[in-house]
Amino acid sequence: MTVRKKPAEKIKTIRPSGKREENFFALVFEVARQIPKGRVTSYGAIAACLGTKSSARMVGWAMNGCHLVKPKVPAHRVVNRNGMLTGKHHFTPPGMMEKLLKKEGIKVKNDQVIDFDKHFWNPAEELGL
DNA sequence: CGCCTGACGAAAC
DNA sequence: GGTTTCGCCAGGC
Repeated sequence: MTVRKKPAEKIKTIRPSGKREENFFALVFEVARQIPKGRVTSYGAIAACLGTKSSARMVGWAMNGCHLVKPKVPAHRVVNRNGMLTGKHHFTPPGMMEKLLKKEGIKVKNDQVIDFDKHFWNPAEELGL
């Protein structure tokens, strides 16, 4: 997919004065929760949606507290740009990530999502940004 | 206060 | 076209 829009303007509404408050985490979790079942997205996509596309690492790093958040965050639906389950080692059982994905209809082979582009869920697009 | 690390991504080789 | 390096930004030590 291609970068068609620049959510920077919308982000400005969410992030007044470009302040990097911990709200960034909340936003990441918020977007991650919006991922529909049977769909997957990438850290970079979420980052781009938030406006910090250059900091995809921050998104992934933010997921470190995904299990600490009250509403469950489907972190298993978030993979890297390559469609690889790089964060599976961070799950309670390492293999639970692909297990959940498979249960939702996502085919996973060797820690990699099959037809990643087909199951890809663009936050910026689906959220109306 | 400075250096290292990290669930990524894109450019360079 | 696969592998390696650099860049990003925030947190931990």
